[in-house]
Amino acid sequence: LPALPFGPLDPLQDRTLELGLRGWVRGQTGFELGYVEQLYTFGDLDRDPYADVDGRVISVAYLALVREAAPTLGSARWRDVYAFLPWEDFRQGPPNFVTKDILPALDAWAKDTPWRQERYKVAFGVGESRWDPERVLERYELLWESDLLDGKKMALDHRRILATALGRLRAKIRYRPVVFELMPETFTLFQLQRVVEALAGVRLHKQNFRRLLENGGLVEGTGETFTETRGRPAELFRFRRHVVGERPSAGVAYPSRA
Amino acid sequence: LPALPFGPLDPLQDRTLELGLRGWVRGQTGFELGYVEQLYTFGDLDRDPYADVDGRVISVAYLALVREAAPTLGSARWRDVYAFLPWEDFRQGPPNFVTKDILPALDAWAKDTPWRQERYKVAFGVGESRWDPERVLERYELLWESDLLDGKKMALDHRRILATALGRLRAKIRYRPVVFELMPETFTLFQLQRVVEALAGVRLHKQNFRRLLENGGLVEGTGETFTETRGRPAELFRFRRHVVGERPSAGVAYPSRA
DNA sequence: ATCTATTATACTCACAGTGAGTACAATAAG
DNA sequence: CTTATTGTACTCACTGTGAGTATAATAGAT
Repeated sequence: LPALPFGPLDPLQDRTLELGLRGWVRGQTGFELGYVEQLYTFGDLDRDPYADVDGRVISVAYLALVREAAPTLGSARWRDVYAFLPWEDFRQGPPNFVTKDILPALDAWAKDTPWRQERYKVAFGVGESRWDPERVLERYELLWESDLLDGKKMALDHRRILATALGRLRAKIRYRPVVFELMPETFTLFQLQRVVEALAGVRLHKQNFRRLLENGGLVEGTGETFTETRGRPAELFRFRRHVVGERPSAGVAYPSRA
Repeated sequence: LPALPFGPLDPLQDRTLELGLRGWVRGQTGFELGYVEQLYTFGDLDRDPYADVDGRVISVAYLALVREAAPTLGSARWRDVYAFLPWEDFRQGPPNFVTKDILPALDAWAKDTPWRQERYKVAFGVGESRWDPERVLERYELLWESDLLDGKKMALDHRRILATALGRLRAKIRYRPVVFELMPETFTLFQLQRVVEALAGVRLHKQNFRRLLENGGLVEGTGETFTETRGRPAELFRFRRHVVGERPSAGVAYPSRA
């Protein structure tokens, strides 16, 4: 089963947890991590099937962002998040299997239990509520409890960790300029939009996305243009690094869904 | 030195970290915790002076909210957060010692180092930037590095943990209705405002605070009034519990500073 | 009884941001 | 040189927010 990069902390060698993490990732993928953020600490007794044998396992999970490049070591390779959490990808609208299979099944599951009704409707944006990209973990736990988990499995509880990470990341891009950790030095606004859409799992309104960024002062034009696409060439932009600490909330909010 | 309630995890007894935490708090204060949220995991090698003796200490910190009541056990007692982080209380405007002592000292500390300049100005809302209540940890680390930490000390690194907690809490009340964990069953809007102000560390505009809450649908009037104050009696309100999951962001935003 | 300070509540107004479009510009492929 | 495709500018209605003014209802002082 696929697993996230991980390994035990060396209590004598690793000065900080983060340094330990960087070491494991370096050793398993060849990547030198840049942006790293502590995610959550998982410690339930029953989360690890080997707990009885190895003693209690406490996992401190981290979220890291890396520009795409081929991993240089071992069996490490890139995977599509949405292979493991397929119901989270609303970029083409609600996926077919969500509307056809999951929602009816959830409705059956919630039959005769008002609070379950309320819960799944909020989580999946049915009825009153709108689909909220950030409620990843709520959806995961709902599907887990109702035994409706779809998509590829992962080792141990790594799929839950992945869900936690995606939720946090989706929330974070709104108020911190973390997307740029994934972008090359220069990029077109549409390329940036595609990345945000990939993370958020929804499509965005192009013109408003543009307006938001230009007014936000997060990027500046380079004057050069990008011509490797069809239609009209787009201007290349660059992230203004020094704004990082400036504004209270310097994020790339999702503007209106397109 | 004052310390937060804490204790070691029992790897065989405590099924989850959270249950372990609840046990320690129950045993040290007599409180049965309601709202609990994982905060951060601290694991730097040099954070604990006893590390060499006891082995590596990893602390998983939690934030809990409890309605005020006398602790029933041991030496536990309530403390004012702002005794430990006095520079965080802007309810009467910038405290005197901040403007007179800290800021000049920081300015001297940052002399000839442009990035330090930028950093402390952002953290403390000097110049371009506004004071941002949520940047608690940034301010703490800044003061720590510049050796300007004021206020009461705490055991181990508990003061840093406290700073982390305050920052998170200030951020959280904006988008989740956690304040109500601290309120009695019914309350006036002004009482609620006072609590939010105490957490946020700033004063708020009364009329706008009121408008925000009434439009937000978070509270509902009970029809009864509260007369134990001077002036005109205020209507008593109640938290509408069932909205908890409803809205994507059901928080009590800070409306304009008053 | 009346005044005054105090607290509560209602309402106004200007302004900024946002959702949702329309219109127009510049290119590649056919 | 036409068409499809992509990029960019601008409009308009609506909502939320900062910052007030105005009025209501009480307790305590005189």
